Amino acid sequence: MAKTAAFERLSTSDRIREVLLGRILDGTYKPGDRIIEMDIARELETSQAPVREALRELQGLRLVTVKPYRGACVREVTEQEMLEALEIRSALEEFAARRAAADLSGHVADLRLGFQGMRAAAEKGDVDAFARHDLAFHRVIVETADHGVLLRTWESLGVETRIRMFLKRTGVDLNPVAEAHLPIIEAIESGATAEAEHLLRAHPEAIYRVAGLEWAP
Amino acid sequence: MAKTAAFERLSTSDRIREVLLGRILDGTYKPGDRIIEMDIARELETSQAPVREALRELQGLRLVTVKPYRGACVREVTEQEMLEALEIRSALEEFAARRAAADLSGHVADLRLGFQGMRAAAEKGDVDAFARHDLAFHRVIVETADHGVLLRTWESLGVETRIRMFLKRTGVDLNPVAEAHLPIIEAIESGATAEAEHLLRAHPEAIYRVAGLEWAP
DNA sequence: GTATCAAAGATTATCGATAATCTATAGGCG
DNA sequence: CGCCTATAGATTATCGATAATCTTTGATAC
Repeated sequence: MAKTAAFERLSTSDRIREVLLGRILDGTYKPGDRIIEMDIARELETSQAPVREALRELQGLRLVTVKPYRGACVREVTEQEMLEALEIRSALEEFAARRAAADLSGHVADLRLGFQGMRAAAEKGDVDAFARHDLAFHRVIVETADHGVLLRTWESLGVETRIRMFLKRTGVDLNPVAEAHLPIIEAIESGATAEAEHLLRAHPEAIYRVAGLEWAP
Repeated sequence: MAKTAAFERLSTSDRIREVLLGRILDGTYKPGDRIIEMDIARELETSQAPVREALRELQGLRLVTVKPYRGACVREVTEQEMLEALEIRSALEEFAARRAAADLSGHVADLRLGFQGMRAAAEKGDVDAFARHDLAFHRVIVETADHGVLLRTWESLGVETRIRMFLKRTGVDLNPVAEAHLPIIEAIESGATAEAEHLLRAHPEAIYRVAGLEWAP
């Protein structure tokens, strides 16, 4: 989700947040690393206040932990936690599918678009693009449910970040992972809503199976 | 969740957050009201900085909206949103029950404790106490699942706040709401795990029914 | 009478400095 | 030698003041 450079009027704290976010994602800051407010402030030539704000927001994204008078640390994201996030995501999407029900069949085209994007990215081995299209695919289901709290909760899982980490870390072959989404589309297309719900609930397990990983929640 | 007055060493920003939270909950600040940083700072005899932090945290709880250079407004929390939060909570708890499975039967005593707390609070018409015990009851189920992301996601719904709002706003008779929790205990006690999962999924609808409200999600 | 614009007022965002708190280190005591 | 305590250094939390931005008000032109 690239910022449009046209209206590059970020506040100082927004700019700092983006810098820190980038460094956490690309591994410059590793889990457990401490982030010292004044160091960042000096480096980016600002004062301490906007750095504190940025850290609070990253805390909201669960990327750092902040303790009183002890500052901020980059949060450890273990494989177990990524697995857990996938489980919760699938539980929410099962709910979404139940609620979206009939409306979903009207969005099959969007689902296929995401699916084809995943296939293409898998061919090229482009993990970032794959994660983006996977996200788009699942987002269609959640958005169709038309349920504000659901969408916000789903987004708060930070799935894109975590899925990217997951794929990069395990280094699995993306092709079968992409194909694992096809049955979901087919179930929706054929109106088998109960089947779609079940597939979504079992999605993480299916992913693990086709990726040849052990499913041990 | 009453603070134990013993270690009342809140930071300034924590104290401010509690004050603002209380005023939002009790209606002193109404939806749409603007909260002006310096007004609060002057009133509570602090500076602007901790007020800003408190507002950011309330933004994280989705109780206020903050726009750049325009300050904070109390967010409208519609009945629909509270209902949606209850739905997501129940979807998560269905997952929790499935995952906790057998372990849940070892926590029946805790569940009964929460249940009795609800009954007592219902007798006295004490909404705050009721919400606290309701929260404790449901938390047992979620914690037994031993699933970090689940617990965090569940907490992020801000259920206590919203349930308190819900109960106060609708002014329902708390007694039948308390009793609606008994079947869940009984299902767990008798080892009917599938039944327990189903009851949890249908919990918000059951609450609405016994409260004599219309269920229109 | 209405629309446009500019200045004044109000409020947020940021700054630089100080106070409060934590952590590591070194010294005293058993 | 190990454990507790005091102190120094580092870092966070808060403050008071200033800069940046938004909003309102009032004057002017049409």
